[in-house]
Amino acid sequence: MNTRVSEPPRSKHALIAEALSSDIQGGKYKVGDLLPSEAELGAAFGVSRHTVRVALRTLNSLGLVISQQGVGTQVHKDQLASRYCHAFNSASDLLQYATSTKPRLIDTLQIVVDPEQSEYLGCKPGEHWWRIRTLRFAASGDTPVAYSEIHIPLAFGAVLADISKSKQPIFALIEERFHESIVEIRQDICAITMSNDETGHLKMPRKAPGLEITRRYIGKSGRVLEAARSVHPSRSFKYSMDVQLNHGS
Amino acid sequence: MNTRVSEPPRSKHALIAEALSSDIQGGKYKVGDLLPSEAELGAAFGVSRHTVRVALRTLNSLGLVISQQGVGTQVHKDQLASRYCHAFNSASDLLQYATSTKPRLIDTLQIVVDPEQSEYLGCKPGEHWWRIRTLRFAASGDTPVAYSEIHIPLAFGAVLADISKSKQPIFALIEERFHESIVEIRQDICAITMSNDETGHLKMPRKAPGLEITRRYIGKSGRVLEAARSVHPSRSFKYSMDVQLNHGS
DNA sequence: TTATATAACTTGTACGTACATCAAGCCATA
DNA sequence: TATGGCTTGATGTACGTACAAGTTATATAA
Repeated sequence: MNTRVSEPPRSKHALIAEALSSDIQGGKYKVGDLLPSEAELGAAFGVSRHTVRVALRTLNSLGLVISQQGVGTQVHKDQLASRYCHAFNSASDLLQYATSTKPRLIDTLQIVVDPEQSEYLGCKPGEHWWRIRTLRFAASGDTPVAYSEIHIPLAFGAVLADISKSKQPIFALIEERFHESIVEIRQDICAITMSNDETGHLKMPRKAPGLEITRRYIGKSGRVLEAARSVHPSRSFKYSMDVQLNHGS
Repeated sequence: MNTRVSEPPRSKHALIAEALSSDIQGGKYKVGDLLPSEAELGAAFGVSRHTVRVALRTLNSLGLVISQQGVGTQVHKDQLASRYCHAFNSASDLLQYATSTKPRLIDTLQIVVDPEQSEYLGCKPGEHWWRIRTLRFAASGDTPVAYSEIHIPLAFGAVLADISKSKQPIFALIEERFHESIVEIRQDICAITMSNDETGHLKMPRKAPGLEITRRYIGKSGRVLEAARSVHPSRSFKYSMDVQLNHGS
């Protein structure tokens, strides 16, 4: 029950977009369903296909539906887009320190994924992956600011040679060399007591607190293309973000 | 110098959009300038007005231009919008635990802002603010999951009575009662060694590691409307976020 | 059974036309 | 001078047509 008093939009495509939006949010079309074809919708609403396309474009920009040539228009979400948005110019902004610090390789190792890791890496146990360990140093100073364990599928091993040379983060190397595109990044942050191994690498006293950041880079197919776990000593690292109100509302 | 080797987009509107985008980023059309009319662009590129409109729609969704009926199409920015976006349905998603945990008030106190705090609170030293301390408990369990220190300007003291009753976060109460709107949230996350006061409240051993999250809620005028500092014991708290590629690109 | 070709259907692109709507400038009249 | 109405030119809406390109299911042939 929308109690808007102001004059409703009077253009046909706006009315159609509103009707379809209500149907989607009301559950008539569920997430994953295919909407009727543009021709059918045109006939149903008594308008031309062009007008239907303008209406569908509105829903598309709202993120409610996705159109694909040869297939149709699929319901993608059933609720309106979000109000607050944290935007990045590139995923590097997520990593922040990546641009201002220099990496140093510790070692690389082929591993066989065990059942515990398989959930973290989003693959089946028994698959072969690379494990890469690095330290990161601030531009000035010889005390490391991060210890990282990075996992990538065996197939992406070709990027290993570039890690030390390139200034780009590993996921960017994968995107470039293998024409994979990162669609989503899942990030978890928590405080931990560092292991003896980690305190040793980071030159910190035993049982010092650390900030653990794990990131998983998800490709178009839903597969994990890279998983990285970084540990930062508490004194040297702060994770900052700005969240702004969406101007579109 | 973009070294892309892959095939360029072959549709006319994509070519036109790319050409105009280059012109805008190259400075041929400056921010605030009016682009040639759709008819003129159509003549210049040798296409119909419809095709020009499709191209301009692309630039519009990229945020480079804004079209206005009766006026024309104006250059809005001269560089591309951001690529990755972390979206929230409400600012409550930032707080995460707020919905699933219950607060318990420790104490409230009027303070006079000292020079050190003034930077944090974005105000002048000597101003009077409230300091509110709370503990948060999970739905089941009597061990607290967060210790919080919240600062609000003295003028918003009326919300103090509602804190225990309402399930809403404090900034939402301020937005509601005082018709202030939050425009931006600045958040910092780092790992700390908890103080004895904090470990005592959280029933943790001394010098235990903790996750410190500070949030400042910025109003329309740029003023800090609320500042909150939360400390979470490491075992009970993880901060998760999903960052998705903008679908509009 | 398997692989290939075809057909049907979908959205994407591109052209055309016509009129509506809005903003701004011009000009004549009060 | 000031105000109203007119003209002009811009984008917005809406209809039409035609073909291109991608996907899927079916039919056919090996």
